[in-house]
Amino acid sequence: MINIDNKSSIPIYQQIVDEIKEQVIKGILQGGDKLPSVREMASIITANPNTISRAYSELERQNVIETIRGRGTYVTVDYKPVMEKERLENLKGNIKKIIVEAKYMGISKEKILKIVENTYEDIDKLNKND
Amino acid sequence: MINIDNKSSIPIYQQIVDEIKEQVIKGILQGGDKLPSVREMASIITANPNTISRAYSELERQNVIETIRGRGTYVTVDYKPVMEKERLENLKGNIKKIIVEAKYMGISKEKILKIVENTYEDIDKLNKND
Amino acid sequence: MINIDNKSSIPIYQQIVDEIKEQVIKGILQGGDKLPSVREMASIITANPNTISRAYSELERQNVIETIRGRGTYVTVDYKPVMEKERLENLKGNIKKIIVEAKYMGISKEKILKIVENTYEDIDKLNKND
Amino acid sequence: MINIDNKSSIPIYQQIVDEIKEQVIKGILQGGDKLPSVREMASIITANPNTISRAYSELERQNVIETIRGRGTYVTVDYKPVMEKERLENLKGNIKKIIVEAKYMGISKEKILKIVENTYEDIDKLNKND
DNA sequence: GTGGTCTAGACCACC
DNA sequence: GTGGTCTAGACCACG
Repeated sequence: MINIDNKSSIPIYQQIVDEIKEQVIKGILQGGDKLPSVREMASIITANPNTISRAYSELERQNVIETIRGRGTYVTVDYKPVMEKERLENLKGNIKKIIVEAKYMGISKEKILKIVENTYEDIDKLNKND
Repeated sequence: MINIDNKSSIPIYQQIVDEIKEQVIKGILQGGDKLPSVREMASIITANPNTISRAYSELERQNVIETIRGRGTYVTVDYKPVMEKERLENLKGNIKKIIVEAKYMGISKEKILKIVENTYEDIDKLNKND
Repeated sequence: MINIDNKSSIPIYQQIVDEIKEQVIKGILQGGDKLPSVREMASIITANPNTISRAYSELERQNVIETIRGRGTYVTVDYKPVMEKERLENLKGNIKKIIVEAKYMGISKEKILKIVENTYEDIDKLNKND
Repeated sequence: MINIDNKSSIPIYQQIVDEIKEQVIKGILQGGDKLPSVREMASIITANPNTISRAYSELERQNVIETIRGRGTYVTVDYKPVMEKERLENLKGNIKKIIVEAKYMGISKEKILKIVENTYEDIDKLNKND
């Protein structure tokens, strides 16, 4: 379920964070779902338990998952979006970078908007099919 | 002209690359324009010359600038967009991540499309005003 | 009556200890009152009996409750404050940490004293209303 | 300068975080001051570099210190207190626990207020003597 | 069984 | 030189 690219320059723990957040957003993982234990996950993606632990810690800090001592790790049920100003600025910065990159590749505004729209809808579609 | 955030987790050389690409796209830097020498640039932004050197190398690799030995470094004149498949995939991956993040912040599809469109146009506007 | 937060990083047994001590101090639980048996309490707060057991042991160690074999567990009647040096040092250490945290949040001395005073009086008020 | 109690149940990384925050609040460490490198600090307090690293990461997350790649770690200059609601609730909860504990030790309201006030002023005094 | 912490030692990117 | 990441293996508290 979780794809890790060991060659990527993106840290493994970060890839795990991204993947799980994506699955939660897509509805593949739902509030209350149990995640594999640190050790299980470590063996699934053949990484070190510490690495998984770090990913889970980060997800917990972001309020995406919750840890219950001795029980395991679960997707947060009552997730409420927090839109801090700083986070929004950060997002806009990332968007700018992407558009600069897109322009360098000769992609038109229409094309990029189309890609964004499609991506957004792909995620939504998954949610409706639950 | 070039803004560097020493505290950012993004490498300085990468920040330089991004800034220069952005300025070229915006038309602030134009084909044939001369860039400061490695040492000049280093003193301008108070960074290590090695760091500038690495940024210039990267920009050269991406065909954004070219170095003429004994003369200096110039913005490439005959830039032609290269849309390699790999690069496009990479871009789409980045877009997906941004949208996941946006959804986590509770931003609607319309809002995100608006932001993308505005960003795109902001860059275009600069170009027309040259 | 007893609120447990399974998600908290504070051990459940510790939360039970804290809650019961608080209720005794507030006068909600009084000397001689019978506490639920380990199993009852376990089912009340849906926790593992071992966890309750551990909490009760800790409370007994602190002389807050006492267990009479075959009868049950009772709030200690003749509670006399013990102010060991070590315990006082520990308390002062905790106060220091709180004040450091408060200063980091920009809370003034007056404000923090006010909070402390209010908290102290809230607990007292409950006692007088018995 | 930094006192670590290896026997304490408080994690070493947490002790480091607490100590450094305290020193910053007291003015012993000031904005812009350089902290020992991860390896230096590790050898100073004879702990593992990873442990220091974790402490520094946490401090950075709390905006107490800043890391500049390849340079080192510095105390944040422009610290601005952030008083989120959640953090304030957390603080109040801790205060309640301390007061419950104090009452159990037979400490009067006046005594506890005195201790709080003294602690607060001790910290301030250090600041003025810089 | 669960996750949390720590050590030891390694490699890497960055400056 | 700096910090960041990862692995391997260990111990512990908690439930």
